[in-house]
Amino acid sequence: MKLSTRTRYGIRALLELAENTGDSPLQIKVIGKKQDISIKYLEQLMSILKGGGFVRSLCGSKGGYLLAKEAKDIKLIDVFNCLEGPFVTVECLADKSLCSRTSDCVTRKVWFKVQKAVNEVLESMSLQDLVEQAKEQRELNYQI
Amino acid sequence: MKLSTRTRYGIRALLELAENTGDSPLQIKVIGKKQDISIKYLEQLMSILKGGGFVRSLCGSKGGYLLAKEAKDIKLIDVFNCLEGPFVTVECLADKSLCSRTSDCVTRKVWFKVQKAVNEVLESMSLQDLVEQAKEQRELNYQI
DNA sequence: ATAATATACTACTAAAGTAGTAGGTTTAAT
DNA sequence: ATTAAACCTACTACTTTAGTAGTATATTAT
Repeated sequence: MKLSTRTRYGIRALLELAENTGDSPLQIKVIGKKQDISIKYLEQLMSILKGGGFVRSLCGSKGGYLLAKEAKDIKLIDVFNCLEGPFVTVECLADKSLCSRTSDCVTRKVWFKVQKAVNEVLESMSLQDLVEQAKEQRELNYQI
Repeated sequence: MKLSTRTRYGIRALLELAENTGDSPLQIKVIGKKQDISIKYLEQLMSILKGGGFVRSLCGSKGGYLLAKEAKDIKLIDVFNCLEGPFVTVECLADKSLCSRTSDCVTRKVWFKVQKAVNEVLESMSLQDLVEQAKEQRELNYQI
């Protein structure tokens, strides 16, 4: 059970945008180079993120991407849902009718707990939190 | 990000074994029928579980499977690890050398938190817990 | 002994998902 | 007009998943 590259790349790209203070947009190729992500692949991910309302784009020369809302308003759970689909450990959690033994299935309750634990972590974190952590980290590295 | 059938089927099969009090072993085809799992597929899963030391088998006529240890000593995290491989959100959590930016990667920390949350849930539950929950559930259903 | 019954083992497969690649089209600034 | 960017669609190699199939081996009952 592993995370796909979509969410990982996506969040790293968003982080780049969040750290790109100033008015001028950031280009996919700049992000891709800095984060070592295939440009063409990142293109697709950015398109998904745009659909999710996390970023906005400017076409043409001098174009690129910008965050569509403030970093503090971008929760990681929402980005995850957008790029990876909702984290459901088993289908019957989303749709009870899928399994006849649902009503007294104890394993279902296990997966529910797992799912809840994951969602709570991602629900509690915003892109802004990551920006701040990254800043702290850099200061720490500088001191050394 | 979804759970595979392996772990789900596996735990349900173990639950059947745990509830099969008495000395005689339980056959794969009995478990498969009761839990609606392909016999041939379950065969493979049981073989993996045997390798993991969770069950023991008796060959031949009147053979079948038994738990290899007490239900209270079978932690769900161990069953999960056995059937699904360890839950690692990203490879770099297991092997730092896989990525050069590991040292100050803030997204890595996110995935670590997620991974920890999942592991804690599964670490805290044993097969015995499920047996008891199932029993409670049945009593509850009976009252209605 | 042998028939019956169960696990054990190995190989194969259809379908879906992952992580891209490729190439052309549209949009906007200079 | 040219250029540089996003936008869009299709394709593909690879891996994983969830099985199926068939044979071999071990044990028990007769």
